[in-house]
Amino acid sequence: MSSTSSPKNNPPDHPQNYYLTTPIYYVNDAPHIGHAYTTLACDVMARFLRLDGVNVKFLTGTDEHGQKVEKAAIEAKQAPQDFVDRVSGNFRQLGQAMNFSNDDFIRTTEERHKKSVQALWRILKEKDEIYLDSYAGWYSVRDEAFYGEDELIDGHGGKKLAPTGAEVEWVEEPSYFFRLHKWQQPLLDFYGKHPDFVQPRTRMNEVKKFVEGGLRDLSVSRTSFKWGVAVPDDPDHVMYVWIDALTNYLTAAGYPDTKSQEFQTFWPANLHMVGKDILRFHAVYWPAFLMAAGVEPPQRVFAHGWWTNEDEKISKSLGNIIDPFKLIEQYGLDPVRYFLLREVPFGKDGDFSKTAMVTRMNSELANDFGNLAQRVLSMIHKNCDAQVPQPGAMKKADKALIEKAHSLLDALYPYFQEQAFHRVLNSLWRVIGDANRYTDEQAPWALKKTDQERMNTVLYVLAEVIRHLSILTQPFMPDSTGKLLDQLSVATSARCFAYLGPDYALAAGTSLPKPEGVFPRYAEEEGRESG
RNA sequence: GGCGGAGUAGCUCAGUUGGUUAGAGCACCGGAAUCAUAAUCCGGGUGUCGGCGGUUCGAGUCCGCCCUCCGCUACCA
Repeated sequence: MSSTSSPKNNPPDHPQNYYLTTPIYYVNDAPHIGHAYTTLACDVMARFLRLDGVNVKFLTGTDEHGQKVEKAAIEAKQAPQDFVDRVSGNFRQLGQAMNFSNDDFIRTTEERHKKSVQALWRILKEKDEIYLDSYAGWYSVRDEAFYGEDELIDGHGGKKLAPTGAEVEWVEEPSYFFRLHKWQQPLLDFYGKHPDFVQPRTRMNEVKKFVEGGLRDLSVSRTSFKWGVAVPDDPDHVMYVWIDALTNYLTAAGYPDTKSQEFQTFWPANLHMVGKDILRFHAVYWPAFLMAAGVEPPQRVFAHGWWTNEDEKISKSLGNIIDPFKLIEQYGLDPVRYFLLREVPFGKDGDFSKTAMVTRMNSELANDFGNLAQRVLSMIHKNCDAQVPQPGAMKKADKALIEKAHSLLDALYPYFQEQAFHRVLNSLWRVIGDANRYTDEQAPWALKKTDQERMNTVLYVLAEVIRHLSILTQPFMPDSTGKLLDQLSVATSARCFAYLGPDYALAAGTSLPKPEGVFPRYAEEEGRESG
């Protein structure tokens, strides 16, 4: 972005460029809280880095191939392409509703992607990393899945059944395979050199153990359906999910043009954010594909946890899927964004409950932060002629509070570096608590009658602290903090981290608009229960 | 079964390399204040730190055994 960041705001371990991705979401699903959560985490990360002056590329998108999509399109009586054009829009809408700031939205049905995957395939084929064989196994038509011999259970009359109870049949089809097994040791070496490759740490252990247990070659093509990227020089095959889907990260960086500015700037990706269910694909298959193709693997894969709904596992059959659009409608966007990253240590599973949502929203947003801003800005509006007051000499308590605001950014860096969003918010709210305490101790409403200059100083200190808190909270709640900064008459161009600290402090005499609450309390509506 | 993680106040959890009377938030009770979105601030906990044993001057923090819960153990994204 700009070169105005001071060295202090750009420590040496901060990269100049940062490429982060969400998984591409399978269009067959309706957007749910899990999608919103993954992308939100990336959005907050991306916004933080941009405010810090980093050149960010933030990618999300949709996965649009596969047998299920093909079937769903037939059921919807649409051509597959028309079908995916329609449903992929649901995920763009989610992005709008959640105020996501992704720089690109990739779809696997786009030309650029087909070109990219086919280029990767050709390289793997030339290097003999892919070979043609046949895939055989026990297949359940009902489950649309293969099962291992040891998973099967005995049914009536010697019939074999899937663990789900469905009948299985022995199926053989030709398939290309990726020589995954030969990458076992290179992967282990890679993990050894990059112990933080997978986060949280316990997930790294799982991945390592999995690889240590030995790897089987991976089936990477299918002949049983057509809706996919064609395998080069073999029209009977389309690519199976792994190579197709994972390669989206390369495509968006400009692959196969590895000499391009885009690719040189952004590859290898700094962070792939994923749900824990697809960790293995990202932490094992993906780096193996890349190493085999001679492309550098990404720097980090973060596997976050799952949400439950009122302590119940979320599932379609239970009908308790959490609709992010409804959440936003009910509680407002920023409270939802705040809740999702505050309620649960990032990386762990968490529970969504109405009482927890309302408690966080009312006590931490409305009472702690919202009310702090409102009480301070109201006093300034009424007692300081609606202008930033002129501070007098600073006392010890004033300096102590201001200093806490000034040192916040440095305290937040390490938390952002490890995606510990809950700790970031915790640190910010500690200063909010300090500011509320300071307000009570200094009692500017009493100073109004006894010492106006001192009152001005106290209110100035508080306004300056609120400026810092607002700037730093922007990644989480861009709308609300934007309104707060409007109320402090901070120019939109002066809201990045380079403007933190005393050099760009509020100027006395700046006129301020009439303050309005930005974090409403949630009041239960009588006689209305929403599901 | 194998490997890994976790069991700390009513609830959710912090507790660095072992060291003064084990902490935070929420909830609950009492008080102060009245600038503010009836918001804020202060005070209040006798918790077998899962159980047993061990190492140590000293263990929630190290070692051993046991109990309980959770995750991973390959082709549904």
